[in-house]
Amino acid sequence: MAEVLERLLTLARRLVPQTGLSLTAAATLVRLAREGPSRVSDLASAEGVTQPAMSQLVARLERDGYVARTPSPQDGRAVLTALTAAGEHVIAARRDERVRALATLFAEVGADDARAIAAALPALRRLSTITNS
Amino acid sequence: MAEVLERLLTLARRLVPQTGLSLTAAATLVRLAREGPSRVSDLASAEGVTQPAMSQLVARLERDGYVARTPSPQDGRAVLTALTAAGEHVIAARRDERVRALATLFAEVGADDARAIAAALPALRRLSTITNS
DNA sequence: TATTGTTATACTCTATAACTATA
DNA sequence: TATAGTTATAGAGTATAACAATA
Repeated sequence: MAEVLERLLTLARRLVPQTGLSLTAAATLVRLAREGPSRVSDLASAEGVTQPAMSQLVARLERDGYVARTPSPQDGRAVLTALTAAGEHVIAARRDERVRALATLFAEVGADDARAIAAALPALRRLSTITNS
Repeated sequence: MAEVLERLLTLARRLVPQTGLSLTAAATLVRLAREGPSRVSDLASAEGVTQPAMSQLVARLERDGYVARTPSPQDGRAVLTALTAAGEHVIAARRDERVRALATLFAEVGADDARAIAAALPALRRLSTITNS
């Protein structure tokens, strides 16, 4: 299992980066699309990086036009980061690109293997959403 | 499928880096263990990075004592990179660490999910070893 | 005092371009 | 000329430590 996960990571690393977004950057944008405007510290803990790392990532995403930042009305210390239309567009394009790449891959494995993987997807989804402490 | 893979990557990113090896560094060491002394250009194409990137990675691995480099007897231009005992040790420790982390995770999913994932592992292994052009 | 966020600094990792040495 | 590798330079991405502003 550990070895398979390692190999999947290598595979994913080659499959993905065409869109010019790092894994953390893409995951952060997807999260903003799912959960709406969020604070830096919440994004940092959700993605498992430090607050300064997320602060800088958000700064790069803002520079590239994918997010916009506004002060929080409730808390003068906090900043709300929100997805822009360009941000929505880039994650949609990335999803399409990946779906296409996966379809190409799946065309090369047998039908039995494709079925076995499809059958495990719900379990893998639950595995991947466990919030590890 | 694309979304699940994305989430698995996030999970893996949090699961792994305790050993202080990047994904590429670990994959390179594992490859050296499996295939023996290799040339920089072969490692680079195998891991999907450029030759300079692999050259620098090998330099860091050598500095840390995980690999040793010797000139190739057959080709004066080439360099053979080989795993050291310390390199073998670090990937063994990393594998143990990951197995432990995965065991902890699996304890939190149900037995049915664990069975479904286990059933898909051979298919996932074949999927992950497709050499994409 | 505690929390939220940024800035400063340093290192890994990656890329492209330019270079050296060997074939 | 072509191939194997390194060096130069630049930028993303990460961490820890120090800081400013607000609660």
